[in-house]
Amino acid sequence: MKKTVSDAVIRRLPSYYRYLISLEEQGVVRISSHELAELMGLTASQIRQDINCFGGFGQQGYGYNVKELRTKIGEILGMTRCFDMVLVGAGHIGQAIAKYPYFRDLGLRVVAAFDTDASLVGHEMEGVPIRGISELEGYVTEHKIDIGIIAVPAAAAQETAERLARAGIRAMWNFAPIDLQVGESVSVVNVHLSDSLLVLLYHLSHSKNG
Amino acid sequence: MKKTVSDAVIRRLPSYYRYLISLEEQGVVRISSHELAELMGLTASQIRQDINCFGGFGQQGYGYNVKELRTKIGEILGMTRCFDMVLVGAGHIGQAIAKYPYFRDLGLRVVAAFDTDASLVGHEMEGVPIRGISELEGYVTEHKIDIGIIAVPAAAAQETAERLARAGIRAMWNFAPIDLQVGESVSVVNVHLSDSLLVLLYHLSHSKNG
DNA sequence: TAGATTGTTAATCGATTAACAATC
DNA sequence: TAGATTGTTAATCGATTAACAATC
Repeated sequence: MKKTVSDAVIRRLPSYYRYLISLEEQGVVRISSHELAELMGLTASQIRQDINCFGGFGQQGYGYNVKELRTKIGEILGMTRCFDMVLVGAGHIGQAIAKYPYFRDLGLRVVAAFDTDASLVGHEMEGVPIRGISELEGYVTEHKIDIGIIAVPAAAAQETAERLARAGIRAMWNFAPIDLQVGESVSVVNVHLSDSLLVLLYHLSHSKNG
Repeated sequence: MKKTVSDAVIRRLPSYYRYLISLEEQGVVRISSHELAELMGLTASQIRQDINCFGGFGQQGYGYNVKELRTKIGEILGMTRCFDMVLVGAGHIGQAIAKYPYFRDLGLRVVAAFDTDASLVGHEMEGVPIRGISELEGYVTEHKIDIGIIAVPAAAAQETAERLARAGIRAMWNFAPIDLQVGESVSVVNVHLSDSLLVLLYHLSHSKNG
């Protein structure tokens, strides 16, 4: 059991969780590191190392109990309670997030959206009310919000992050194509869509057929 | 100049490109590896190593010409010509992508969308016509499409990937929360939204205040 | 008990950082 | 020329892989 868990391991955890959920749904009870490695395209060694960052959840001669391991990884990821999120920006990206169906299974929900566009305020997106941006800090503080989703244009993203941070938000999911400057007590995970697409472009341009 | 470029370097290229575009817009003409490192939160050494995977674009005693370096990295990423993309799935995610404004600057455009929902077929999303899924292969072949965007539900994603591959697509941008099984001539870049959010959840749950 | 498979240590590999000669 | 900064080699660090004793 290591002291600090590397970022590489943390980024693989959701993937483990996904595969284990799928195995559980298929009724698979036990799985060895070799079988899971084959399935996920990793090595058995890596899987055992990764899991042992958090403790020995397996059993020699048997492997891992799928349900138990899934539960443990869920706990490690923080899925022991529900988290409420606010969405800042009710544009196209914001709408897609508000309607994203997979959050519910993870115990996550968007409880309110905020936008500067007065014509949107008062409307709902899939049951999520859109409020004026001026209400942001008050709402976040009052409702003890955990996570802020930044889906505003690039030019407004840094200011949004600062407002969220001042209101006490410690976790931000950023869709704006910039790197936010935040204090070290704030965690940011970026979804840089253009960056991701450019990586694909690189591979396409450098493939044998390309 | 290295023979093979590591994935870590490739994933940093879009970030370099973003910062250089921004510097160029601010009228910055030259920049040293130290200045760029400070800006991007990397080390100067790493920046010089990264850039030298592709050739010596700098000048001793001077640094890098911002415009020239931006152009070079754009070329390396494959931004020398425009690429046409098809979007499979015109749901909430699909709509957000069709309307995403940042693609145009990158020389990328969505030329057609496909969906199984007959009530959507014939409509447009931000000028992108929605066609029936049965037309997919024919359209892709006829229009020499480069990139397929998979924005269908998880259960339909693998089949979509296979259809795109059979139609000759060699680059796929996948938004479905599964890992696609494709031949080695096909490049896939995933945008696993739930995975990304779970990483944020992990950080939130393991922070000192959490 | 014998077989299987983990947990864990050691070896390897690759990426990042440091150092410095080359050179603008 | 002197100063600055790259390009590149060497050193370090960290992550992955291999090996095997522990043990179910």
